[in-house]
Amino acid sequence: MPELPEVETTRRRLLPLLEGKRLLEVRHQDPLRYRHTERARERAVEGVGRRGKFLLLALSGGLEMVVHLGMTGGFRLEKTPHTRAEFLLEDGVLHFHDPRRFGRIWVVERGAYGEIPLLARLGPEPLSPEFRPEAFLQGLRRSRKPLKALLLDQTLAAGVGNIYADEALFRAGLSPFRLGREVSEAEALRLFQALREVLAEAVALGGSTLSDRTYQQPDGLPGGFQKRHAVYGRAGLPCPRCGAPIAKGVVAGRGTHHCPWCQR
DNA sequence: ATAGGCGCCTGTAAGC
DNA sequence: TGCTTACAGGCGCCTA
Repeated sequence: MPELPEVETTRRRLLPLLEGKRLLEVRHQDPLRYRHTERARERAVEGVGRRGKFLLLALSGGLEMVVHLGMTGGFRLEKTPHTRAEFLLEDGVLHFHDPRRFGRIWVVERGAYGEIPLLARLGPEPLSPEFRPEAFLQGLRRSRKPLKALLLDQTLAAGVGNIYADEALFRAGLSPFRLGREVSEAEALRLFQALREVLAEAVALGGSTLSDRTYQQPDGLPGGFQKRHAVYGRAGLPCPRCGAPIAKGVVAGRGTHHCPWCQR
């Protein structure tokens, strides 16, 4: 699903298509999901940024378009049966594709995120220098939630979703069921490092495209990180480290994959 | 404070 | 074969 690496890949692909271009209009028939898009009419796109899983398009006149891809959202160069909105640009059309309609778009005054509470309280970017091991350790220790739930929370680190939470916990050798307040300092640091490594590798490979091909880049290219998944989507298959079958359970309502031998 | 469960959505896969 | 049911999950919301 679109998590930090997929959204970052999307941002990089959109950059040459959008930056410096004039947005004539955003067409759709769903004003509840795609809010205040009329404000974007005849605005220039001044920048294409990202915070966590949110895409942030800086628009002229001090406005900002915020896009969350939800589970199945993405931009495409071609119209699809699930095109939900069309971005009419001075030199072409960009299609917002979203079969399950969990994606959202807002146009707001730049930085005014009152309508988007999750964006307003987002934690640090895990690939930036603002992501500090001390604060991460404190955050884990303060909570009785399981580690998997803490990674999904967006408060300790922005942009982590189900795939990368499972993969980071595997690399750190930590069970997704372990409670935050029970981890040692060394374990917390392992998780901190593992998270950064997994996310950086996934960004370098263009994110993960699962077999349902839900996530694609705008030109239809798949990502490459799915080939490196050690546990996600591999229930019953051998652990790449020890060969034991990967187990599947539920944490925080999400399918959770781990190696019962390597992750304690 | 936090955990669990539901609802939103729709395509796909599994079960009968 | 054709139908029904389960499942995938990011996030908001409600309840205990």
